[in-house]
Amino acid sequence: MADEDDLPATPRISDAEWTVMKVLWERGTSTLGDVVRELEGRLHWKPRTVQSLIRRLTEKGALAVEAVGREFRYTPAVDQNHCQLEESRSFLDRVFNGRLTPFVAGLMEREEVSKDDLAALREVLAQAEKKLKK
Amino acid sequence: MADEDDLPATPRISDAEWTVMKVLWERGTSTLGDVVRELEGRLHWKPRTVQSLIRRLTEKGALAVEAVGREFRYTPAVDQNHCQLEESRSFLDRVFNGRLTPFVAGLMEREEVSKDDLAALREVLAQAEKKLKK
DNA sequence: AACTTTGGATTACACCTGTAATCCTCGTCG
DNA sequence: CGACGAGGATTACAGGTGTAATCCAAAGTT
Repeated sequence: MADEDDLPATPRISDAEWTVMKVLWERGTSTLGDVVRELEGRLHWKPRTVQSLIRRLTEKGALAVEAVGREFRYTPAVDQNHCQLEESRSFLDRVFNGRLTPFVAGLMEREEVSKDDLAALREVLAQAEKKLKK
Repeated sequence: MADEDDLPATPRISDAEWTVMKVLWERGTSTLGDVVRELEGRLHWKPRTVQSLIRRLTEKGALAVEAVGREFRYTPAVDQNHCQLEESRSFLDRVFNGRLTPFVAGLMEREEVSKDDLAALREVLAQAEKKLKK
């Protein structure tokens, strides 16, 4: 059974690294300075901190590097959806034994879901049911 | 509104520790041996490994200890739902900027949700909508 | 009594993470 | 020209994690 699971196995991305990856996914190819500026204000991170994270991500293969002049441009080398899916799976396994429903139910109970979210979820649900039936 | 959120701030529980906590939450008060036996087969973990994890959880305050004879009985000292909620929040923040819908949608797209789950979700959703309207 | 099994206490140890600081070099600004 | 700032390379360093091993004493087994 060779399914999508044995594709370019996404590397493990840590908490702080996610913050950086999200910037890169959003902006696309960027320099260190771009990322630093994007994050300043939101975070207290020093430029060297961001550089460290970028370097680690590059070593892990999550970012591709290209030298332009004397700088580097960093580009996401892994797919965001794929990474999100892997994180989702591992989170659900770890915390909810892989079960989605208790997770959603837990959030709903605490009323952490907005009206808009409810609407969007209903839509998603309807789509999924349609696909299943097909 | 003083709700459960300002209770004994749940400690940070690591991956491996979650495995142990889930056993304890399921079985209630247990000895080291109980946990070891519960896990063997599923995991390769040596008894000393389980002991280490239990010790760390105790130090963190996630387990309460009570000496019975020459052994200890370990009991969850933190609420499972509360821990799950905290993990859920931090996961959603980290990976989906706190947005629930893209998370669910992502799983649905990959058809990782069963018919039963869909039904259960619809139910949960209906409940939530009812509560909102009220 | 000797042996085995359990489980607590202590120790290990490499790797990952968060969060930088240093050093150096090149390009820029005055 | 000389100071300055951005950014790469290297180094740091404590705390958390996964995964035990060692040592030891009590309890159970033969």
